[in-house]
Amino acid sequence: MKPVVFLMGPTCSGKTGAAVELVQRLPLEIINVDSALVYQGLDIGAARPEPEVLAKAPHRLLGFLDPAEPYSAARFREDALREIADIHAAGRVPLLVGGTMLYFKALQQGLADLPAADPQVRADIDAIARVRGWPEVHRLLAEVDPETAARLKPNDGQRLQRALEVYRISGEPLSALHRRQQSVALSDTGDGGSRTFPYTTNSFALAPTSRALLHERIAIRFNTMLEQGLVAEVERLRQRADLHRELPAIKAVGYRQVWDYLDGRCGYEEMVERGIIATRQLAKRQFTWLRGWPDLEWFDSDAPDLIEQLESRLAPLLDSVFS
RNA sequence: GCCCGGAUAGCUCAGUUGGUAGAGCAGGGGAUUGAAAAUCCCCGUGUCGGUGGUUCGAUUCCGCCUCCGGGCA
Repeated sequence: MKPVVFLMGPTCSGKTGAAVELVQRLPLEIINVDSALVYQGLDIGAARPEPEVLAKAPHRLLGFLDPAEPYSAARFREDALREIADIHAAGRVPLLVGGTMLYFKALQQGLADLPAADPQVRADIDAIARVRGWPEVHRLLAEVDPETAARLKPNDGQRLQRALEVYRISGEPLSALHRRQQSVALSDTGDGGSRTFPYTTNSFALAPTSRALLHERIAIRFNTMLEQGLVAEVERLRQRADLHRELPAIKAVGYRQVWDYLDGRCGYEEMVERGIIATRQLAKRQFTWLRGWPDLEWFDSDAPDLIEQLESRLAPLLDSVFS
């Protein structure tokens, strides 16, 4: 089986820099695995590499989507599988780089065969929640899908909405559809169907050795983003009448806080503080994913010879492809 | 110098009619199947500013001291 390489890590750990170095030394090609960087116009706040860098180290699935559009783990999986096949066909190995751990998981483990999101159904459920609260949605879900309702908290609006949406569209409970996915996986014939991942995965994580150090860097980087014109970038987005603070792109860390500041919901200092806090909290959630990730090899992002370490670890994996 | 407020968790504060205290935020841990940079769950011992006194017992009442606001000189 052909190899793919996952380069994961919390925000601000230097993943992009390392990847850019690696593709210049080895026959690798980068695929972005970051839910904010898929959007056009999210540059400074999403830490999109500069054009000069991208010229040396092209990224696939980067900045190709309009910020008004929702994206999803399922779409990412389709897009990434296509790019992986394309890169292999060109005789290179895909280097998937990013911090959106659900996307990595969806890609590798697959997803159940579920209906796509439906804005009208979601609006209907939102209306119920607005009037009666999410616990009422939880009760409604319990009537049609007690198993999923038992698994979800009465306040987990997003998941409750999704579970009820799946039932209303498909007429089947989410729990049943999940069970079907599992039986498919068990009986999988290895024909490369949509729910399997026919590649050898090599997972690497990059992180600083101390949380305090990461927190320090996060604060510095957020301030740097502001100096580079993050507020002006968000002002540009706000000129579009179809963008608003409920969209996934605008809910991204940094964008949400600057948007609220420009709405007058908080002062400048408070916006800076909240932006930094939100970034720290993102990093914490990413660590939770990483700790549970199977067969993960950790690298100290501050090792002076980090690139050499990664290079010597990756080179043998690549040799097998071209022999 | 005088008068009035404050001083309690990393921060902002509540509270104890005297029996050693709890919210929000921060922080930590966890969950995560078409929004995931999203969404949600769990975790609270801290010389209650210092020091004397009253009391069986003081963070709480009283005196003095220190510091921070505001006012008057």
